[in-house]
Amino acid sequence: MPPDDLQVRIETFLDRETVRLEVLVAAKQRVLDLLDEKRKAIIATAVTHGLNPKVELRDSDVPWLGKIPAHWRSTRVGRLFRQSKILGHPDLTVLSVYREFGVIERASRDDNANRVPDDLSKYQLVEVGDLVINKMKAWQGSLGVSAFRGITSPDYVVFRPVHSEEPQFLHSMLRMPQLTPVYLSISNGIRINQWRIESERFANVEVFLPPVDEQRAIVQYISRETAKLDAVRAATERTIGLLKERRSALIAAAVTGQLDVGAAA
DNA sequence: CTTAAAACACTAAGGATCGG
DNA sequence: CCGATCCTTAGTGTTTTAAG
Repeated sequence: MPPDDLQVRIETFLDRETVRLEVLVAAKQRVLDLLDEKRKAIIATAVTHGLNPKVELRDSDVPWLGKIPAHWRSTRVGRLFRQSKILGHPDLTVLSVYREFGVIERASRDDNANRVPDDLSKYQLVEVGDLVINKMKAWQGSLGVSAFRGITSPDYVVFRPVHSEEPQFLHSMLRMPQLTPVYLSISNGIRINQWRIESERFANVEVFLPPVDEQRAIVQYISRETAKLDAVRAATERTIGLLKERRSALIAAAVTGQLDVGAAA
């Protein structure tokens, strides 16, 4: 076989294979996007309609929400939480609020470039179950019910529970993507990326709650279903890794003359 | 004298702190 | 209070430099 011909065959094979692998990777990326959507949809449906698809519905009179189960009761955030500002605990763990995770220990991430002040005496006490809001990012859904005791930025709002509801239910419900336009509408500022939410208007936001045992069942359901989705996500990410590895290996083999086109083609 | 690659510069996003 | 500013990273845009 003339060398030129071999060269052409190698290039053709390589082109076809790399394109094929890229298409597979793109398809798997799409699967990841769909998994995200599915996750959001499962949570949103569960916290607005519960687990029984045949439950009797009634109109919530809230435009973005539509119909809700007839036996869910209406309340306002301000009836579930009372704002709290307790300072003077500089030795506790510093907490942060992320859109993606809710309330987490600040030290658990290294992507927060803000420097922590030397003097933490102005940081606010957060107890387990407190609702913590990043005022400037609330319109993006940056809030959550804390699973930690610690302290957080003076520019946040800490709400202490005055309810006996299921904290995890409130957490998932208040972080619903459908609520972010509502939070946006009660925020003010000149530059949108630092619009601050008005905590009084936040307290006035209407929400709907099922009985506590139903809240618990919903929380368990969400936790079970998202665990399944996480497993699929992990497997999909592994597959993407392998496909990318295979693509690199093919190119490397072609460059070093190790590619056996005769057998492959 | 184009054209391609490299280098540098600027912007946006996310998460905040600082200071009048 | 709330606008100004900070820090980092990722992505995009623009200017230099090098190559054909």
